[in-house]
Amino acid sequence: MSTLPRRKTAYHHGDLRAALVQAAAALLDERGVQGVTLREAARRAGVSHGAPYRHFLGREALLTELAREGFARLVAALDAAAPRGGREVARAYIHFALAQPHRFRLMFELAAGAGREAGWRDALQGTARAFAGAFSGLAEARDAQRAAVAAWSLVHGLAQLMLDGHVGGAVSGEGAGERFADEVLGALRFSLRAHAPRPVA
Amino acid sequence: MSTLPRRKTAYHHGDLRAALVQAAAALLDERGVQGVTLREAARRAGVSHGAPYRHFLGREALLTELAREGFARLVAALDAAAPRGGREVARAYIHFALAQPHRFRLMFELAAGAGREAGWRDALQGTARAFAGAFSGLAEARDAQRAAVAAWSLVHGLAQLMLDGHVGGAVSGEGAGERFADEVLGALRFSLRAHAPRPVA
DNA sequence: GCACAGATGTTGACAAGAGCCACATTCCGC
DNA sequence: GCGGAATGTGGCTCTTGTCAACATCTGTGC
Repeated sequence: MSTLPRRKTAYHHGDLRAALVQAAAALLDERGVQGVTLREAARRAGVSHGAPYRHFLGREALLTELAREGFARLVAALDAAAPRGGREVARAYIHFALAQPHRFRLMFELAAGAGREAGWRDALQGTARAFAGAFSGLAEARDAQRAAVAAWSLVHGLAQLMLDGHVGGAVSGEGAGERFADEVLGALRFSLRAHAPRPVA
Repeated sequence: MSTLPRRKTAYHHGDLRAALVQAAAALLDERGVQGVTLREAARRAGVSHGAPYRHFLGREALLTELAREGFARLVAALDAAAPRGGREVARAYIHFALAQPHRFRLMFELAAGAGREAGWRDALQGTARAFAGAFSGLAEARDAQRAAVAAWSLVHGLAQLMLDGHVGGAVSGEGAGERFADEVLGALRFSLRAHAPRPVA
């Protein structure tokens, strides 16, 4: 039943934790956050309903793992895009959100409640850093943080609204979201350049 | 038990539907979306756990009502702020989000899944219209929609990030969120003006 | 080799909620 | 007043989260 390479015997499981995370990730994709169930994940991993508690404190912890994993991937994607400029970072962000809507949603949902925990700080600061690096050059040093926040906000908001389908018919089709983001981002670019020379007190 | 004015007798209830919505709204505030339970709402309204089904198809429907109500209030707030300019619209948006985080979250969560239903279109288009009206003047007609989307995205994203506490320590204290939004919005304003090839009155 | 301690998995139980149904009560138009 | 339509009640099933007692496997020290 296990999709994992068995080590020696099929005794305990081999790597139940990873199997649970994988199953949960599949559930997240298929059914959304509310479809992620400890029992169903256990079922898919081929173990009893109590087994997951040997690896996670509870459902929340499993979801948290999914979110953490998501942030790691997002940051990796942003970092990979960074050398090609802020616009590509934005593209990568939008692409990530549109490609895995449930995961994206979960990440920020959970981050809200657990924003103070150490693990989260890393994930969020990683994301923030990616934006800061990509966009801070557009404004003077003292406005760098503001510029990064503005960029992040714009891209994040756009991603949300596109996910929710609010951004009208203007955005549809493969890659259209990213292209649309490009255009909007273009505006921001102007913005920050125009804004920089005359810092607001 | 009812906080409503009884009509004639304490027989059935008077207006259970409204009482349920009210109870659910309180639960949403107190415990977040997952804390909104049909049974608890029924309990607070002083009826049995089966009663709510006479007024709502199920939990989802009750949540939907909360979201719809939320959009109505949001649009009202935005419309009220509109005459005072786009910046005030943005302020109102941020204020709404920060004042009722759970409600705000719920609104967009549900809208995502039910984006195609008639009731939602109204709510969302109302919001979109408010932004369009407030910001389209900043760009030429052909860019009006884009300008509105950019403004909405920026404000929405900023609201989300502030809700989640990602926007660093820069934003804390009463009214700080709105002030911060002001600054960021200021940048957008520049942006749209710079983007429009020719100045727009 | 081997016994033991700890890790890992199983089972059974409990509480809570969603949803459904048959039945009871109340309202309202006639 | 009467009968049908609303509205509310209780009880039932199913699913899930969570816990605790018990079983099984593993690796370590001897």
